[in-house]
Amino acid sequence: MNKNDVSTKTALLEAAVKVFAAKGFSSATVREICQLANANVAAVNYHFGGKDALYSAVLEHVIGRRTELFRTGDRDPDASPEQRLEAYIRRKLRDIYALDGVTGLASDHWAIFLMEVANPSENLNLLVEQYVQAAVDELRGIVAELLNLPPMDQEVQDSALSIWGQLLDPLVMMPITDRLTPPRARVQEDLDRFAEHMVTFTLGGLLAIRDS
Amino acid sequence: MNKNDVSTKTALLEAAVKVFAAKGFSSATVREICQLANANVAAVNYHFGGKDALYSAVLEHVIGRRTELFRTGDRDPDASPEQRLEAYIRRKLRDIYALDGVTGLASDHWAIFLMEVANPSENLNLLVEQYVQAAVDELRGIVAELLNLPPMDQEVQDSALSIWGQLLDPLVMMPITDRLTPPRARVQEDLDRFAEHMVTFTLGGLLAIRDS
DNA sequence: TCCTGTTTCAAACGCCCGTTTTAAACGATT
DNA sequence: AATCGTTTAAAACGGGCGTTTGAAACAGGA
Repeated sequence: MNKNDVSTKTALLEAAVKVFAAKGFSSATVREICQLANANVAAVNYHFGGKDALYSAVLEHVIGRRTELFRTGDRDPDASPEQRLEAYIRRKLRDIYALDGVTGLASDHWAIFLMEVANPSENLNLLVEQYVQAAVDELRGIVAELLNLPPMDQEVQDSALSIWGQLLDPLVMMPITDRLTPPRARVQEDLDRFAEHMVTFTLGGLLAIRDS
Repeated sequence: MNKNDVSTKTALLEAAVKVFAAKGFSSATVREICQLANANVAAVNYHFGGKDALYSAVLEHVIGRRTELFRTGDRDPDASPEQRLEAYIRRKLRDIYALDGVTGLASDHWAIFLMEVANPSENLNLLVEQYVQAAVDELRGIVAELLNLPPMDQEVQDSALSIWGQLLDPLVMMPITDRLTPPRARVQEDLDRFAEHMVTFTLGGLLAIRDS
């Protein structure tokens, strides 16, 4: 295993992230990926074993990165549930929309996630197990405390879902909001303002649910 | 143009809706579509001019159906903004999640919409112009009234977006919620309860926004 | 019945895809 | 320098795809 070895392999992986994010699995071609990675067409099969295996590797890689960033967010278990909800929302919004040029663009990662949800493959199980489940459980705990209900209550699940909807919506709807008149400003460009909006809206909504 | 003529053409269209909804544009094959429609492989090119044109026809067809159903919903301009918001939410939830076996399954239509958003083609413009724009404008009007703000205010746009997020979230997240432990009950099976939840949550959220 | 335009059909075409092959280039070890 | 496992490279293979072809089947009017 020489120096160039890992270099081409990771180059392939990073190129694959970009191409898969841009075109989706079936429209992406290994030829384009290899070209972007300055590698030979045979490189994908040599290093990963095939296009499917490369895609799985990409998903594993992306899930790992996202999980890592999500875990490292600091939590204060002594804070009030309101404060923890606000922290959760801000952390997750940053996770989704912050433009971190360091470890590969997050937008590519989320584009892949979105296409995986719109057109699931068997790899979606991994995404849910390793990333979504923990994030949802945490949110459910906070919401349950706020509503003073058991975490498995139907109302808690619906509320958690309502919150996730708002978190993901700017991502999902971006192609649409870009085409609306007037086009909506992208969340990325005013993350704090949107976070503030979401927190007030959500807390108000939860209050109304609790009182109903 | 004989009797069988329109028959094969519409059969192709309906088959295409199903196959495109299940596999996405690039993974769907005209051979599979033709087989499902009991037609020859050449039929697609003869009746539509090619796979791309068939997909455009499918999207036009689906957009037309959805727009039609959305328009026919009765509105009461004299009702309070709260009532109109509730009516809007219920109407849209029904549009998305109701299982109408009559005019082709709505779920197929929304699966196509979702894939179009996750992986936009040039046809997305049509979808936004003919379907989304009007629906969003209407919602913006209601929200503006509730918040006592001009319809183009940033806060109004964000709130409308929050509402759309909740409307679409069960659809978008279905592949995920199905894989969660415990899996969430599908909205389709308890539409009224979820509608009620959404209305209280949303009104509470809007109230909090107005008072902030 | 013959003619004419329309629709179906089986077969084939050409292209691009993922993958395989085979050999050359390379790096490290002795 | 010789050897050996590892990595690259060019070329080709086989298959599936969208599409085309050309003739047969059909329907309706003269």
